[in-house]
Order: sequence, then C-alpha cells, then structure tokens
Amino acid sequence: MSELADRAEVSVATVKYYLRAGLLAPGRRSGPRLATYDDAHLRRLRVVRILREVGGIPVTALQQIVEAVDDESKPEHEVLCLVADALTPTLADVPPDGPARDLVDAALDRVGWTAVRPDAADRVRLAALISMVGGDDMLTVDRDILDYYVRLSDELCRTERELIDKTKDRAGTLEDMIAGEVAFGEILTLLRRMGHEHYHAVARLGPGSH
Amino acid sequence: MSELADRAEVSVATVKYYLRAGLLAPGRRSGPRLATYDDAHLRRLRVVRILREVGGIPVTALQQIVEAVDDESKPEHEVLCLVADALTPTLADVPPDGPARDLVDAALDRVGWTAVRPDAADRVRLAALISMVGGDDMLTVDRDILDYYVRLSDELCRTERELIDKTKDRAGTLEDMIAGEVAFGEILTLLRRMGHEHYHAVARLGPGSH
DNA sequence: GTACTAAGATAGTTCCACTATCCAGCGAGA
DNA sequence: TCTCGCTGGATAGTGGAACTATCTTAGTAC
Repeated sequence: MSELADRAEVSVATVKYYLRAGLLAPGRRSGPRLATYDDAHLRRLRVVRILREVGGIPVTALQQIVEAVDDESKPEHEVLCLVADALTPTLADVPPDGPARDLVDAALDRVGWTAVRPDAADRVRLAALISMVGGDDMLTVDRDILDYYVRLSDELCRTERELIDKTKDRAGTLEDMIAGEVAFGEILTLLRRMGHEHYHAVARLGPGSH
Repeated sequence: MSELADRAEVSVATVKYYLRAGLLAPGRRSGPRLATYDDAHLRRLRVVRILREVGGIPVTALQQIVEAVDDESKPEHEVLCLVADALTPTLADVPPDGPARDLVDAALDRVGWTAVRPDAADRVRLAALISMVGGDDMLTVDRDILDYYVRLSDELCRTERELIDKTKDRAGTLEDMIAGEVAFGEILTLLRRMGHEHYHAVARLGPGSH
C-alpha cells in the first residue's frame, strides 16, 4: 500500500481514507495481513487525485462516479450522464423555467445538440447562472453571445472526440474521458485567463509595441 | 441592510459576515444606528455572490481581490494580474521547471502571448497540471494538443475583449471583467460538457439517426 | 526472536463559510 | 409615552468536508 501511495504521490493515510470511502477497490489479498495493488488501482488513484486536486470535485461526487464506472451492467453513455451530473454542483434555488432557461434551450436547439437531456445538471445550472448574472446593469448574456460560446464549444467537442484512446478496457476508457473532462477543462480555463492577461497588457502598452 | 440583502438574494447574516471580512465597504451613515447602501454596494455584493457561488472562490481570495480593486492607486493592469493570481488555486508541490513547464512556455511563445508574466499563477499551475496528468499510460498533453487549446483560447480572448462595457467607472469595469472571467468561464465549461454528452449520445445511437 | 511494517478500525483535527445569539439604541405606531 | 421591532455591531457557535493520528493485531524479514 505504501508503494501505491508513493507512486500516486498521496499519503498512505489518504489511500486508507479513499479505500474506506469506496473510491478504491480493496487490493487482492496475498496473505491474511497483506494486499497487493495492480496498475488498475494505481490508475484509479491517479484519476481520483486529479479530480480532487485539479477539479476540486468533492468526495461524495467521486463516490457516485466510481459507483457508476464500476457497474459493468450500466451502458457507457448512461455512466457518462451520471458523471456529468455528479461533476456539476447544483446552484441554490433553481427555478425550472424562466427566460434564462428558454435562452439556453433555444441556443442548444440552434446548434443541434438534441441529445442533451432536458434535466441535465449542466443545462439547469447554465440557466440558473445566466439568470443570476443578468440582473440590472450587470453582464449581459444574450442570444448572440451565447451562440458564440455554443459554436466554440461545438468545435472544441468535435475535436476532443478524436483524442480519445479507445484501445483500453471499459474502466480505462471511462476514466480517461472523466479525467480528460476535468483536466482539459482546467487547461482551457488557465489558458483563457492567460490570454486575457496578455491582451490587456498589450492594449495598455499600446498596439505599437506589439 | 435587509433591503440590500434581499435585493442580492443573500441573508442579512451573510452581509454582516462580508462586511466584517472587508468584502463590502460599510454603508454611509444616515444616523447613529442606521446606514444606507447604494448601487455600488449592491453591485459589489452581487459580484461577490457570483464569485462565491458560481466560481467557488474562497473568501480569502476575494479579500485579496477587493483590496486590489479598491486601491485606486494601483494601475488597472496590476489589479488584473493580482486578481488572476487570486483566482488560481495553487497546486501542491510545484516544481518551478521541468519538461511540462518548457512545454507551456514554448506554446505561449508560439501564440505570441509575450506579456504573460513568467511567474503568473496560471502558468505555474498549468505546468503542474500537465506534469500531473502526463504519467505513464494516462492522458497525453503534447505540443500539438496544447497548441490546439492555445489557439482556441486566443480566438476566444480576442472576441471577449470586444464585449467589455467601458462606459462604467473604474470599479464597475473591473468588477465586470472579474465577474465575466468567472461567469463566462463557467458557461464554457458547462457548454463543453453538454457538447460531450450530445456527441457521445449520437455516436452510440449511430450517425444515421442524426 | 526482535524490530519493522501492513492493514484495519476509531477518533480527532483543521479549515472554512456561515449562522445564531446577544446587546444597546433608535423610530414608529397604539 | 410606552413598548415593539428592527438596526448595526460584536462574539461565539455550528456543521460539513477532507483528511490525519493513534491504536491494535499480526505477519514478515533479517
């Protein structure tokens, strides 16, 4: 176990905690007081670490996720829907409809994302978020702006689908997709922020010095 | 104060807590036991709420942010750099160099983002993140993939710069930019996740039914 | 045979973001 | 005038989350 912890760069106590929480399957017993852990355990532990430390996903959400991934009887797509919902924190006081919700639904219609569940946590949260920021003289999220982000996301998702390594087993592929969802999402966030830093700097210094 | 709390949809106790934490300036005294709050207070409170509930930004980071925003002597760009660093959580055990860091630096060079500070928290975190996910048979983040995300971010940032409402005062503009950083970042995350849900669904059902 | 370590169980710790209680005082309605 | 409720301010308490420390028992390696 200490070797597993070392290789994933987490403490042994944390591994024990994850075992207890069901995030990690128990090791194969190689004696009454000894267990061995294989590559699948290590990979799982690394994925859990990425989701926790990079994505800040709470342990309770990870429990839902591993439960779905480890349930071999669940179709892959159903697992991914459960995962998407678990990754999305719910925003307090969610009105199920309203103008923001209509705005979201219409935008998804226009881009042709017909397969997104009406009750997907992402969809609900997006509507709640838009109605939250849209007050009075705050930020505006109108049809055109939303369309721009939707189109950009569409292009991004089409490209990302090509990057999935399909040579692995079910759990491996699912874990890659989940870790990729979180990790590449964070990469995009960081790059976007750096882009803002850059363009604000060159605007201040004057376009001439660019 | 209760009117302020109602209009921003937070509890009076929370407003008191934010006042104590320095996230909100005290109201103008209209009597020995009475204070009034204006639109700037309301706007600030709404921004704080968005950063907390949507962005999950910790209160300590918000303290750094409002301190910078309220310091009129600080140049706008310096404020935004401080904000960017405050928005970015530090990843434990950060090696200042290594192959991942070189990968990041080279990618930013290629896109021409020369004005991003070498010690920007985003830059450091991105390198740490890449070295974290890149282990063994995990996700690969190579030059080409990174370039793709950088180019997409570049396009996104160029567009987003057009959307800023410059008719407000300093604090208003800064707050818009900060709230926008967080809110539109989250919008992008949600849309991307929905895009994945959609494309995975149509791939399973077969392209014929699309 | 002795020192070290493993696995497991249980309880404790730390941090965070609020939240509840208390206090003293003013202002408005009966 | 007299309460009643509400104000702002201070202080202490709460609940949840994610570990972390301790203890126990028992193999294992030299």
